[in-house]
Amino acid sequence: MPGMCGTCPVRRLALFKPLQDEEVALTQCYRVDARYVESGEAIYRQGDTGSEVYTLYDGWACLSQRTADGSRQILEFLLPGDFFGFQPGPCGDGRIHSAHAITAVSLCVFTCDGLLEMFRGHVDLGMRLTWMTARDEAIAHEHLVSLGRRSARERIAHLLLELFYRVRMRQPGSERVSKIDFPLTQEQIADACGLTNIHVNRTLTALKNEKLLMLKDKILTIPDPDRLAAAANSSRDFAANRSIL
Amino acid sequence: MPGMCGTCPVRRLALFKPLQDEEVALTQCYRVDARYVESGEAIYRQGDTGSEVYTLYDGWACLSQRTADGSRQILEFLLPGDFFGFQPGPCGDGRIHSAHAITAVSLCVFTCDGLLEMFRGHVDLGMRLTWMTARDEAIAHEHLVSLGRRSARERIAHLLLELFYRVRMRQPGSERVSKIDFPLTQEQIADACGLTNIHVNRTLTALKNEKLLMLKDKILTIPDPDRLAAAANSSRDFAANRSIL
DNA sequence: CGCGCCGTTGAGCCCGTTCAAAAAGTGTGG
DNA sequence: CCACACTTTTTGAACGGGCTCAACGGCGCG
Repeated sequence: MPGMCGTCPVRRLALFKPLQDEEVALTQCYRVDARYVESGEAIYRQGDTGSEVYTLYDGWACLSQRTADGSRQILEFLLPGDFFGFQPGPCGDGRIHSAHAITAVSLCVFTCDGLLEMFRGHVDLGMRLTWMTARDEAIAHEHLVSLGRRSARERIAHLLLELFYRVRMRQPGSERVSKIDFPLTQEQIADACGLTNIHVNRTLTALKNEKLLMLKDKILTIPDPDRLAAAANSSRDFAANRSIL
Repeated sequence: MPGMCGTCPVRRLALFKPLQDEEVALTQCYRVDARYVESGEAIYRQGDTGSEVYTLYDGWACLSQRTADGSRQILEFLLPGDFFGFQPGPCGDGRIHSAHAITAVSLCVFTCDGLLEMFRGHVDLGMRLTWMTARDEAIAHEHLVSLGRRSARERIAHLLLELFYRVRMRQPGSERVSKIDFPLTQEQIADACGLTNIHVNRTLTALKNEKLLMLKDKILTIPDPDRLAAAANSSRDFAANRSIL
């Protein structure tokens, strides 16, 4: 469970990174809650009217949206330190997407109003939020390229590489590690890549057979990220774009 | 060509909306240029190192990205008043996508540094930028749902509806108008929807035959938006979500 | 008139889907 | 420890939406 913001281990990546210690103490006043959500449960749902915003403290989560006919598209995977729940338009309109815990998850909860209040005193905080939102948009854009212009094989390779780098970057000093914890089911990969779980299975099996990656017991191993990147038909050099992951 | 910011007709929708008149005068100091770009020309390209940011003053533009094998995905269409060019990470890194003029286009150009400078004095401006970025992200998310989970017919219906509402909203007092100027080629629709121009042609012909829309001489007519929305398998009620368009 | 761009139409193929079923975990309670 | 239910992964067979390749028509423009 999250403790005091002053000792927060994810602050290095989080919204409140630019603040000085005494300023972090201030955020305590606006943090309304620390919350634990079970694996598979919703944090909020499409249509809900809450205006809370969140920093993911521990675990994996995702944002998703459903079409009128009920099929699901995963918009974004969330890792520790990621900020989410901020919406365009007046705070208090209905949520435009859902957020679900993938693993069991710990959250820091803030009110949207409190966030705006904090901005008045700390311009850097506002800049940081804008950057993080722009980063999310850049990741969304990369996914758009995947869904629009890449084959199933390329999409899956690309998603796994993205998550590989994002997870690894959160573990300081692990630049050469080739294994990460990877809790996603094949169905979740499918819903993110715009494919069926069946086709994900076949394609993943093919990638494993070619030794481009290993995935077993929720552990993902990528022996040669550059080789996998070549199979991903990437538009961008992941290693060179760490800042946006 | 854009004139003085104080008399700017797109300010109603633009980044600088929250400013008082005397503050708008200040933005003049940071606006480095007004620029005209010919139809089809690039405003900036993937990989470029410029750190300018832009408000589209007149015309249509788009953001796009290319995969390693050269195919193009359009990420977003830009209409008058839209702000673009802001990137995550330190200003000055290479552009992660390209921006092209679709029609002839007029731009207001600012430096990224100037923008940050303005934020120090005007917190509302920072909030406004964050909101606009979050709005762009929401549109990108909606496109992700299209590319991932909708059929060609639904994608095209959805895109045309989105643009219809976005354009119409920019013309105050035109809530009941059913025609808009629509300069896109079928190939541009294809690159936005993740389809081939050929299949866009066939699908568009089908939608026209069903009288769900008319498209001729760069004029798009949607006689009954609700009926088209039903064909779009929409995840959200467009009319109810004007704020994010 | 000739050229390029854009839109249109036809035929055949392939990637990814659908439907179906079985095998392999995973957690729960007796 | 096993029986049971449930989720996740795996495999097979057939279908189909959208792609590829190819050709033609219309329109604006030099």
